[in-house]
Amino acid sequence: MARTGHPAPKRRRMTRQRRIILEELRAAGGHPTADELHQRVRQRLPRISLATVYRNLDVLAEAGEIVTVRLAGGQRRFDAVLDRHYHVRCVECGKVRDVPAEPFGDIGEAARRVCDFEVLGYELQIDGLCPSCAAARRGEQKQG
Amino acid sequence: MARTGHPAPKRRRMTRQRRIILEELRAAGGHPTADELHQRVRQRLPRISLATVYRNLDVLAEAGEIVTVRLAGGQRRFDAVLDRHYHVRCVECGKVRDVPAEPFGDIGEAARRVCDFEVLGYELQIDGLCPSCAAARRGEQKQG
DNA sequence: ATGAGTGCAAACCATTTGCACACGT
DNA sequence: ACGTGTGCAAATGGTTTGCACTCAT
Repeated sequence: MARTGHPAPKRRRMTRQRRIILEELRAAGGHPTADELHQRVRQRLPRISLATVYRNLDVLAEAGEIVTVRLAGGQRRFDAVLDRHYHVRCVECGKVRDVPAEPFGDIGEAARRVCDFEVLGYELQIDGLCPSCAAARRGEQKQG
Repeated sequence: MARTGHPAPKRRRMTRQRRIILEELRAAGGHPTADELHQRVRQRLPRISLATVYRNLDVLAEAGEIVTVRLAGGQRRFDAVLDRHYHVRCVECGKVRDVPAEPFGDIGEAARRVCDFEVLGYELQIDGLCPSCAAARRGEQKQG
């Protein structure tokens, strides 16, 4: 008997739902939440359920086709861009934007150096105010 | 009339609950969840509710007395250590450990350089396997 | 044909909130 | 006294799951 630590990966089927979820995530471009993506996909598959969207996002992430981004502020977000990059999130409006990874140096390297964990990955989240919310806040202060 | 953008901060009272929550977080040392802390505090205040723990942790964080750590893997965690440092989390058992910040360079600096957001803060989370889970996994593979 | 995938509704679980009362200032 | 803080229970909201059915392979 084959007693492997990791059970054999299931053979995945490319259902219409799965394909369209992936297409729409790529088309959406940003970092939609499952719910936002659900709205979008519904325009093409009106009967698709939110649960199916979640299930497929998990499968796609496991397959390495997409990346799930767990930022503060509640919901998970999903990203079809696979290149290493980080995220800034506006604490006011929740807007998320990519930032390039290079200026931060080799974080994985540094991580491996400072701890005895077997480093598998890492996530850098930057919190701040987007230009428009920053401007709005300054306006408020002036008139206050 | 005083029309400030930010309403006057409330005068906070140092209730027994608030003081003991802070004491227990400091005594606990690690990165307990609200629930774990609730268990601890209950030994001294048997009737305290989880809601009160949450409320006070929010207040204490806002006052800068503690830091809330939002890592992947469900619950928020809380930290009484205020010095800048990052966190490694074992993806297997959920254990969280501190890592020093120096080897990573000035992430805030880099963040400000690469985006037009007004950077307020950032959080680096490293995912990996703690030594014992890594060992366990290797053992499994060998015998599998 | 067969088991992965689906829609639906209900379950889950961390966190939050409404309310009437209690207590720190 | 005043209004912040508390306990309790119920609500919330993102995510997951059980089930019977459907469909890709």
